[in-house]
Amino acid sequence: MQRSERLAEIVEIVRDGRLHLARDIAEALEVSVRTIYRDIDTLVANGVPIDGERGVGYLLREPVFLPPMSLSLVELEALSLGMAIVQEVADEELQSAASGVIAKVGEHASNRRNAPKSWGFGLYEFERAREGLSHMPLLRRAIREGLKLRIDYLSLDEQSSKRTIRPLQTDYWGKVWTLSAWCELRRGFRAFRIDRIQMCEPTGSSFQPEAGKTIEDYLRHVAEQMDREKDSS
Amino acid sequence: MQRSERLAEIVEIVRDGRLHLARDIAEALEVSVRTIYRDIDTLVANGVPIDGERGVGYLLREPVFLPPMSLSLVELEALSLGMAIVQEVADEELQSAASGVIAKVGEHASNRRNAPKSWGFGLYEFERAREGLSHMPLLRRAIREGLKLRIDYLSLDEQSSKRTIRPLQTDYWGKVWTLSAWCELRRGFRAFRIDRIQMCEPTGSSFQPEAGKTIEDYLRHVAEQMDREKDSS
DNA sequence: AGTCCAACTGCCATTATTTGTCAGTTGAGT
DNA sequence: ACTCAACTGACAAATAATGGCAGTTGGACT
Repeated sequence: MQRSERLAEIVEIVRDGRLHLARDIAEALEVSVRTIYRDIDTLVANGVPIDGERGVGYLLREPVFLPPMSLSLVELEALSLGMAIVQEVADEELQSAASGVIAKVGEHASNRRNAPKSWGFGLYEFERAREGLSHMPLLRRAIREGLKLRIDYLSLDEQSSKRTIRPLQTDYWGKVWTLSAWCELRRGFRAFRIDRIQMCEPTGSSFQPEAGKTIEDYLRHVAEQMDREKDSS
Repeated sequence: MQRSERLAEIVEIVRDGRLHLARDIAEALEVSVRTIYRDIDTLVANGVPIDGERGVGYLLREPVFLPPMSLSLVELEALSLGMAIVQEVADEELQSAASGVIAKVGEHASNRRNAPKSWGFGLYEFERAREGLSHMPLLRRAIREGLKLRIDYLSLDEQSSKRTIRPLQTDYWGKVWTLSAWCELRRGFRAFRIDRIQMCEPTGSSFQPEAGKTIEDYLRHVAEQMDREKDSS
């Protein structure tokens, strides 16, 4: 195996976010431990965020993927259009993440002869979508980590309520963002407009995916409902 | 210089889309021609789309960028959200490009512990935006390459007209796509709704960026107009 | 058909890099 | 004080990369 291949392999191994010992990696790749130390050195020198702690092991600081990959010109356009839309449409966290992507990709894509971006877009349709998105980073974290949330919700007919929910998915509808969740108060799936969520905080307890209460169940439920509507019309 | 560095350098050099001779590359990187042949071999073996033609030189088949880069988890989400939106919102060419990006990125991002996508989105708001986008690939090509187009346009008040235009930029407005262009008929900037373009074909002649007729001029013009509106309100 | 060009190939001696071994040191936790 | 595992330096052995050379090949042009 080539050295460069091995470096990629090491990243693959470490990328699962668990702790790894140089000894184990060495064994897996059939090289000596010393070589692994050297390899990790060069990886770190090349910007891969691996943390080594003496007496502990190696850990990847943040989830990365770093495949050298090639995008076609159209794919590049799709990418930058998408990031531009996200910048307009989503909350600040995602927005700056999108900037990050553009920066990382653009840096390398820029020195082409002619790569004028072929699009732009109007802003006013999006302004509404940006309102009241301050909860989104927390919502995303809750979805990722399975945290139950307590929310104060003001429904469209101005009814206020407090609920404990299991956040499943945020949805973008062109004008507004909603949160699909399992509502423990109503014992059913509910979609909440994010701009109508008055307050939102972790309850401290978390949840596991549970049959009948997962996002897949919800999507199936919605699909069935749409079918019924079609039948009756 | 390390071999791996040199390989990256070669890609950088070849990426300008022009023709390159192994001799020149060798000189630039201060290695022998033989080495360059070997390097190109390994690049091709690694999937870099370099075409070598005997008696001619090397050419990069499609514009690529291939930096090994690392994205944070949020950046990954921004990326996939953006691509999902593009898939809903844009024409088939961009749509499949977006799929391509997702495939390339997702492949490497998948074996994380927990990376459920935290969002999805409703479709009905976007359906309108997808109508009548069959011209878009041609429009993008015209913008990139500076091709004049002849179009049949049906304005919103049902007035039909034929024009020769210099396409400058496509714009996404949340519900519809428009094309900003310099109209040679009206001698001014015009925005056309793409779903109202009945027919569209290259005239065969092309145009160079010309002072007063570029996209930057148009954007400045629009910005000034908006300022005036603010003043008068 | 012949000629030119530059990509390509195979071979081999030379040079550079990578590797393993070994004998340490360091820092954190127990 | 002890253990663990990351780290470091040195050196010889193994491996890979390189340059030079003498070809071959395919396309384009005359």
